[in-house]
Amino acid sequence: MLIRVDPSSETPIFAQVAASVRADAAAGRLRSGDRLPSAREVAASLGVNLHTVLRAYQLLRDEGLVDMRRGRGAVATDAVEPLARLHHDIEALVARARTLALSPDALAALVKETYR
Amino acid sequence: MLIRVDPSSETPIFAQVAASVRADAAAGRLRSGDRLPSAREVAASLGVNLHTVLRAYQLLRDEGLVDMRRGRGAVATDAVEPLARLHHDIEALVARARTLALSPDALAALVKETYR
DNA sequence: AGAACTGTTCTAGTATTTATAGAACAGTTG
DNA sequence: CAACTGTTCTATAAATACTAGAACAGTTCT
Repeated sequence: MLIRVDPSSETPIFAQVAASVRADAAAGRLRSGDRLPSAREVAASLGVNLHTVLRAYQLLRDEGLVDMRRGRGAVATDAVEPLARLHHDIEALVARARTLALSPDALAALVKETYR
Repeated sequence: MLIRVDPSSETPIFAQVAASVRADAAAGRLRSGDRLPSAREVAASLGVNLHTVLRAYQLLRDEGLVDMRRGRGAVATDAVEPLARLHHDIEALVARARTLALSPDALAALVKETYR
């Protein structure tokens, strides 16, 4: 599992880390039972603080996507499987948005607003 | 045009205001040429600062969704029409996400990450 | 048992972002 | 001219994001 982050983005680092994990789950690269890299590893490889990565992991735990225990690490739950079923729909939507030159932030905000 | 905001939300007010306008455009309630309520009106009715509303309007201007001129106000551009064409796709995606008990923030972040 | 790993919790400080407030300015409309 | 519009400016307070270091408490493997 590779976690990517864009330092120049306005999106908070912790949110980007969580988003990266979710995207891996949706793409099928992270399956139920898979273990995420340790927070200390991720922090070191990204050059960010341990607490920043842990905040992302705790967010994912709050969403039910991972189980966390000390000593054991963070492990993907069954809840990641449904994400994969959304993958095609999301890619289709993104493809259409791209042809309209709509910004990622605007599309994301639109989806979020529609979800309320 | 009615602009709604949820004070208990973690999303910044200016972002919610912009999202509300985009949602109206996507739903066809705001069409090209329509004038948005003045920033001072919106600020007064929401009980927030004028600058907060203006920041939202300027964000929409940066996205090309509205034209702004002093004295004249903010007017929706042709760019709002394509949003309406995404409406069905977004609603379908949101409907599926709802059955999966996925949080709005998580879905929005997933869409944004997929868009990169 | 012991060593090496894991997340958890705590205090602390700095930088950035958000939101507020008020005033003055400069176009547009009636 | 009067009343409206967004624009620009300075200022301040509050919340959030990020970093830093240390200690703690489970798990895994040798």
